[in-house]
Amino acid sequence: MPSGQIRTMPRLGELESTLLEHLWSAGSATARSAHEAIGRSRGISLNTVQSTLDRLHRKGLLERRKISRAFHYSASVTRASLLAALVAEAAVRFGEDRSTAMSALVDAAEQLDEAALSELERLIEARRAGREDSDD
Amino acid sequence: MPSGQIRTMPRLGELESTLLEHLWSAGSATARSAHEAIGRSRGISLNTVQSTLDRLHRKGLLERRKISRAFHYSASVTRASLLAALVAEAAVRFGEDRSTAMSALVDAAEQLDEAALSELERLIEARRAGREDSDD
DNA sequence: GGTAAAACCGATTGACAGTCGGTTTTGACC
DNA sequence: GGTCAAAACCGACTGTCAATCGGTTTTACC
Repeated sequence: MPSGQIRTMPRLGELESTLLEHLWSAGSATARSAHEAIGRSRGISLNTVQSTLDRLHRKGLLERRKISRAFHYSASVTRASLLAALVAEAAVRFGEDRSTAMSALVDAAEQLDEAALSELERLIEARRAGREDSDD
Repeated sequence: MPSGQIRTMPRLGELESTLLEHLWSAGSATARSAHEAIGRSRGISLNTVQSTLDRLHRKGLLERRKISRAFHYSASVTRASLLAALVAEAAVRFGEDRSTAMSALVDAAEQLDEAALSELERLIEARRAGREDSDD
């Protein structure tokens, strides 16, 4: 299985995030199509979109395949795994112990509704169940 | 009541984080004492520590009180609330829906042990209990 | 083989962290 | 009240990095 884990996440700028969002919802895009979708309305050039996609690719967040002339980009990480990586990084950086990290997670979830809390409990249960034979 | 919420967290550098860590564990510090504690071993000047503390103060992360000549700095946010703010920011930025955000949190917690999972459940319960009259 | 589209390269700008030197302020002490 | 060291404050410089674009080279396709 491919473990798409990201370590020491590079900082992401606003355009980079937006492009990533676009890739997640559109599935894949070329520089041109991404520019049509999000760059055009911002008044930025195709070139800017192109080099931002390229930077994202160099950071390992996008895959690309050349189809005829153009690169077709797609996200190489899921939204959830990127978010998890960011959260984990913050937890490593600022969590002195487990309960500090835990209460921070719950704090962040504070605005969630009852359904989300139930979902969270369900996920915890699932996690716990799949832990029967944990190595390490 | 002082609501110590932070919005659009400014980016924190490595020295800034370290200083914050120091403040959390030491309670308070002057530029000099912080330099003794962490700057000295890095070979950086007192001035560097001083201006980094000042920047942190301008960012609203530290409070300071002047006692005779020197400012005495202390953290104005807790470790947990800072972590929560970072997590929440990431969740807002990259969470398309509740369950994406939730599973990311659980992913981040994946490496936690059973005790931490129980702790998390306990915190969820507590949160739920204190929610009787939620005003969203 | 010419042409338009796309990649690629390089340069610039603007933030911002980190760093420090130099100047001003200030509190303590004689 | 004058001196002096400690601390704050100011300004500058460096390095990194996102964002931006112009110009050049490559390339697929007719």
